[in-house]
Amino acid sequence: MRKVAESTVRRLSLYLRFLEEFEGQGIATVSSGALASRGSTTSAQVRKDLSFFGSFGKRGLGYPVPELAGRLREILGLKQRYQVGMIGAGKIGGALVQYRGFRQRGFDIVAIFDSDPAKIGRQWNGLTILDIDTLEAEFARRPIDMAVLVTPADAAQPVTDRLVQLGVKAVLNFAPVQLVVPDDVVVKTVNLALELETLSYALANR
Amino acid sequence: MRKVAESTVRRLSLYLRFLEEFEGQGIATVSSGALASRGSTTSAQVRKDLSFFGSFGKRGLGYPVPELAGRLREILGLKQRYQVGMIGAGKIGGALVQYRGFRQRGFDIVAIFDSDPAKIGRQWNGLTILDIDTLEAEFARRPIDMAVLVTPADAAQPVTDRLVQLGVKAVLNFAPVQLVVPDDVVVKTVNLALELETLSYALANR
DNA sequence: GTTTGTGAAACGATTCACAGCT
DNA sequence: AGCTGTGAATCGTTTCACAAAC
Repeated sequence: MRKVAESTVRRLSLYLRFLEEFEGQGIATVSSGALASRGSTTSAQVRKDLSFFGSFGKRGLGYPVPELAGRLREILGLKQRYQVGMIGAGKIGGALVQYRGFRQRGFDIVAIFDSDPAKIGRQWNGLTILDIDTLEAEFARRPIDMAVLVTPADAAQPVTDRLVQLGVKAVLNFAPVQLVVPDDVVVKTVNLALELETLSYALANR
Repeated sequence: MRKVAESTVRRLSLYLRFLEEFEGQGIATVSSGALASRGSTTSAQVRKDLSFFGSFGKRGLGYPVPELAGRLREILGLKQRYQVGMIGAGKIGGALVQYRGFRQRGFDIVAIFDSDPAKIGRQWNGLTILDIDTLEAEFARRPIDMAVLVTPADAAQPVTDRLVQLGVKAVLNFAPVQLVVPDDVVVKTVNLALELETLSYALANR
């Protein structure tokens, strides 16, 4: 089951969302073709993606909606909730703290850190912004599964090193830098300016 | 020059950032290997990426930093500034309006629209939030090159249809939906919950 | 001696097509 | 008859390796 492409994992997340919609409508089974058309892919792609993890369908019938949704949650590691620490209490951090999509999907932001004395001590969504200097002490009290990095570029790598030291194995990074981490730590970087540049490339090359 | 992979375009954006750093340090030439190590790729990848657009280097020497940066700006369509309209004045929109990275890279947010009467008329970063009902009238006065969509999921497709009607050719979408647009319109969707799910997949499968 | 530019080879992902189950 | 599961074929991307330029 090893070595599944990231593109496959992303599609599995999409399939899960569609399955949850079907579930809400009380639809009991769904074919690969139906899932495919909702996600602008092909039925063969859907079947191949699922086949990496087992065979969940019935030939001639399709896939049982609730069972497949459950299996996808298992595969994606969504049967548990995650404790998420946010590093940086700027604008983007503020938006993410209030973003319902995270909590809805099982990701609970349980701590916010910043280095700015003007921010430390303030309340955000019921959470007190903590001094980044107390990161190690906080971790001792309250383990954290994932970190969301929303610091300025130059603070990102040093704070990442501290997080790695503390045993964090997953980082969602919004700082526009390439973070260096050990092999057993997974980083996903979201670079918003870069997304806009792929759009301007597309506009310029038509 | 047609049909360059999106992965290639993303790397070109990264190379440009590194070149700008080198430029700031007054470095005159750079080798493919030096660019590669900054972006965690390989020198062959760098050379192949650039070769889609021409030959910019000197054998034995490397690439002239300012010239290559200029060519990349041209290729990426960054020699002009873009007028960006933001649709939705929620938390994420607020963060993006103040995000300096956009303006720095040539993307100017020039209008903000929302449907909530409590928000319409407020000032954000010097911009008045406009009634979404005046979208068409605003466009007549002030053309917009790109739209940033930060609406609730159910509003995303209808407003996209209106934007397409108005001639918008590029949309950066933060709503968790698959937008349907004509072939000549380019959409880039950023789905934050999905990014977290690729992390939880990685944690669950080790 | 160093580093580019690029065909060719290797690798990886998607699509095809069909046998096998329901 | 309908739809899955999956090898085989196809397509696309990355890496290799080396001749050509400096």
